[in-house]
Amino acid sequence: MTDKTKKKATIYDLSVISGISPSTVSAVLNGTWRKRRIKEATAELIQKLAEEHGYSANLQARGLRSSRSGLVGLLLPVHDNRYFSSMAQYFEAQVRSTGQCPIVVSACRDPDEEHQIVESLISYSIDELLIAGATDPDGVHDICERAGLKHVNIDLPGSKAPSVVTDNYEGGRLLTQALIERMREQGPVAPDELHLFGGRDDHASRERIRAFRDVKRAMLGGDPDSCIQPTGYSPGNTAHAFEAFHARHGRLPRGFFVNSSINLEGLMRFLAQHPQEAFADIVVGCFDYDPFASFLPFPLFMIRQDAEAMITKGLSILSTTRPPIMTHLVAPTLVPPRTALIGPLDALKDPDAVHSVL
Amino acid sequence: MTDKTKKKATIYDLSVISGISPSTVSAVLNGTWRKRRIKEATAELIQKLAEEHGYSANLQARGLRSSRSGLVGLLLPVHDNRYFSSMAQYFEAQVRSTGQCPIVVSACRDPDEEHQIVESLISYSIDELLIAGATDPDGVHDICERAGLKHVNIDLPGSKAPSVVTDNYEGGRLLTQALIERMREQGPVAPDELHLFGGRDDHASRERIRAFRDVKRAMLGGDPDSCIQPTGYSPGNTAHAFEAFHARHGRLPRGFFVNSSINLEGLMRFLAQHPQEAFADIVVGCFDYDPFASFLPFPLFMIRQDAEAMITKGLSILSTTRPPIMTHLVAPTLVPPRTALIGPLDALKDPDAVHSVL
DNA sequence: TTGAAAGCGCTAACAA
DNA sequence: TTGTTAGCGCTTTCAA
Repeated sequence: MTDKTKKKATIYDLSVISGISPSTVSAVLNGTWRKRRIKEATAELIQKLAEEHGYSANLQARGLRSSRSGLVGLLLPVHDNRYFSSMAQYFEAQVRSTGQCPIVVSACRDPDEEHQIVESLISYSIDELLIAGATDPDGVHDICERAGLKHVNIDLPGSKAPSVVTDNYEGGRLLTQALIERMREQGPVAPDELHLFGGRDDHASRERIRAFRDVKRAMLGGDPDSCIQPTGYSPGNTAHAFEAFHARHGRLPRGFFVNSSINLEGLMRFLAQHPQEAFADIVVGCFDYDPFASFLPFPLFMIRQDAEAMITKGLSILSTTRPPIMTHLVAPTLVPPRTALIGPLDALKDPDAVHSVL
Repeated sequence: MTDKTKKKATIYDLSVISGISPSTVSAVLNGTWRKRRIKEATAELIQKLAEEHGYSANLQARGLRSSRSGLVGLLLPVHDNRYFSSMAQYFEAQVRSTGQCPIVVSACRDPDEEHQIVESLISYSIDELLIAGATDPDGVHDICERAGLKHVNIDLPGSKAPSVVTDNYEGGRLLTQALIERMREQGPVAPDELHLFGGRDDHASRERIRAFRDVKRAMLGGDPDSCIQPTGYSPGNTAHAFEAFHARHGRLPRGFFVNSSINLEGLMRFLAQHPQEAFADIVVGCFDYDPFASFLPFPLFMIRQDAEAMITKGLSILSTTRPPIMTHLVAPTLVPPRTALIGPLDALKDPDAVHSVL
């Protein structure tokens, strides 16, 4: 807590105490001094002074003047999810390495929130925006467009800006196929023994469901509509769907495809209410990877979306001059049960891990 | 992608087209017009105009002039972790509900990064800062102090600013006790059958380890130093510790306390390398809660830290005038195995979950 | 009830 | 090689 502080030094302060004009000081301190042909000695003097006085630029002033802020935004649906939080992790590292300032926000999959938040980011004059998993990418696009804000869609594509998304059809295909093959190890599989839960009417869910149907039809024959329940992205609703199924059939489906790790949390809620026996023989697929889920006490195939590649690609598009409006697909990976993958935290150094006893 | 756009409207534009002075327009548009006794009619006129022209304030300009930005920061160690990402989730919601703009950043538990990032936030004139899990809270404090930035420590306490932290001793006590009781269900427990992995030389780890020792001594007698291995906060290092133990003893400890979910990920890496039999009879405690981990195929007791309460308390301290420099403890909860708790995502509406088939 | 004017800290012509 | 100056868009006295 604080208050007592003397105000921060400005270029004028440094100008006065050095007897050098503000514009020269400015040039030195913002790095443009070489091309302004300022004497090395002058520069050094000013830098020394700045150092001594703990000078740091007022970025609001700089931003106001130059109408750019150095801020790069990432708009997420939610933080509290390994897929999106790993995106945030990669995003931060990559943006910071370019000397810009990353700012991560979440809009809770609410189109109004999305719009408002983007408006507010624009009010702060952010320079670029990565829009991840937006419910209304094209609406957000219009807002960005109007403000002249460069933006790219990630995870969920829009039709009006470049997009980088997981190849959801391919992922859905891999997952469904792995599920069926695994189920067959325990005997023949009837079409109504394989279900799908979770997701809603967005591009990703549609593609995954399309793949699910195609593979299922090819491998098992028909696919009753009752086998597909997009319960939205909420653990609670998904849990209800499992409960309802269980109430009706006295058991869970032998095999099922869960649309995301958020929906998979719904399965955990179901499990908490039932003894182990209730799911002794199930085979599950989840379109998302989570390191703990992978070791759950039933075969769980997961799809790992390549968050790092998506962020990298998204940022590279942002730095392109006139990127074509197209959708880039990023290949996902099928992760077999009991697999512990490396994540963004592994890139971190952990210098002073204590090996002695405390 | 965009470029073509006409510039955003300013109060001057509105002033010109309305024939009303900029200062009046300003007052109307920033909400101070009632106390400036501006006529209702004037206000309405300007608001209508602003609406029509899609006016929104330039927050950099406002911030520059008023030397506050409306930005509130949350500094995290990492994003990619359920404990911290749920903090971020609660933080966003609460800050936004006050009309301010939340900005979440991570510093990777690197003191230099922490300092730099805070400096850069200060350059953007953020108004308040919540410092979560900082490696060097007091160093960060000094920087904030110098800039007159209000700040509070969360999760890891500092000695120079108010702090809100989990009652780590109590959590450690609950967890160790639950572990021992559960182990005893399978027969008598010797002191060297209960171990601790993970954490490093920070306040949280020290408290947890202290509790571990106290409870262990009280319930089991001695506690050989070799039973405690603070491996830092890295999945990789922790996995190595498990491997080393396994190599030496031909098995994992019968029971062990894992210092955080990040360390627990190290256990997953170990598990991936070994058959189920290698851990058929283990009992584990983890000082963090994760909904998937709770259902792993061995008894796993977890400690849930109350991220929501900590954020709430932290923000309330920030809005206090001269908060005393003290540490507030937040009670954690022991979560028995196979428990699916509600999280921040449950507060979200999921309006258009699709119940029909696509 | 409203307007004029100064200035927040910085950048970028243009002059010197 | 450096200095002068005019703003960026907004808030805020002070005066009318």
